[in-house]
Amino acid sequence: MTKNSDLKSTARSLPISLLRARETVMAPVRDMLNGIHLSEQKWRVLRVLDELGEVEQSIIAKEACLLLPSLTRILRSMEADGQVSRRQDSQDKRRTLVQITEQGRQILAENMSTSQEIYQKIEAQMGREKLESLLDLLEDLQAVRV
Amino acid sequence: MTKNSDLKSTARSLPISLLRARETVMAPVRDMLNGIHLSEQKWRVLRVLDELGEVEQSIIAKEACLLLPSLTRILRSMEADGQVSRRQDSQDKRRTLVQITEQGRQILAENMSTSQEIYQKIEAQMGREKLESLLDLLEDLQAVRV
DNA sequence: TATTGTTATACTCTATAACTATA
DNA sequence: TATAGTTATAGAGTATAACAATA
Repeated sequence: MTKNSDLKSTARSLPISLLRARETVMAPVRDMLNGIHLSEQKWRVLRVLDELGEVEQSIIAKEACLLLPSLTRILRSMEADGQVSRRQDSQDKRRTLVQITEQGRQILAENMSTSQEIYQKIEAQMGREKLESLLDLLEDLQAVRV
Repeated sequence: MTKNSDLKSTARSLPISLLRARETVMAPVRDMLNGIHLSEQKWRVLRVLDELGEVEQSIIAKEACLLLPSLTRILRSMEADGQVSRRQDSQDKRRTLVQITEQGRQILAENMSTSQEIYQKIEAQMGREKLESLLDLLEDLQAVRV
């Protein structure tokens, strides 16, 4: 008797496997973020802005995997908390340009070492080469046109 | 002038990279699920139950990356829709045993081909070997103790 | 007409604590 | 005392559509 529907095992399902792997990594990251009362989403926005400099919201939404309506609310809150600043684009007045503030950068700086420790703990167990391969393959997967 | 806080680029951040990769894969999966009015979470529950047979809720929660309070609500809805059935464990009456119904299996069967097409489209672009490596590495990462 | 971003709304999930029943 | 699961609750994100301003 077949127990299941002959689907690929969940361990070989990309969506499920990516989620489980992410949950493993996020567990300690969440502990860190809880300690500074910052949501995962806001952390991603800070990371993206730190990397890209001043950018419009659509770019942030894409890079941080957030929908624009969610981002609108998140940025309003982050602006009120002084972590980002916003200004209208003078060339195209539909656009809002957003950048990280010194205070936002400070949050990243203060948590960089914890963040690195988590990464190194994973690297120590998986091996540097495997972890680099994984990151390469994840970049490849992101580039796929589905 | 340094633009950023000297953090690893977001493309080399495991949490962000795993999320972006997952969003890429989930885009067409979400289209599929929207078509049958099933949430991602319910889909994962069906996949897990199909694979594991009759199991208690804590196991489902762990395998499908859901918290027990979320799962309680989700299973209540799925039971009402006839996709899963529940019964009390006769040995340990604290436990509830859950299994997928024929109707639940039918949902998986009806969407197996779409699911496979998505996978094959990714495989065609990444290459079988790379995709297999990625799944192997994701399993390794899940096993890390953080 | 198309695009950027906001607002509105309904729904769902998350997270935590308190609780019940059972072990 | 500890565990499995439920309930309650607050908060936040998701998703869609409708809208305003601008191009």
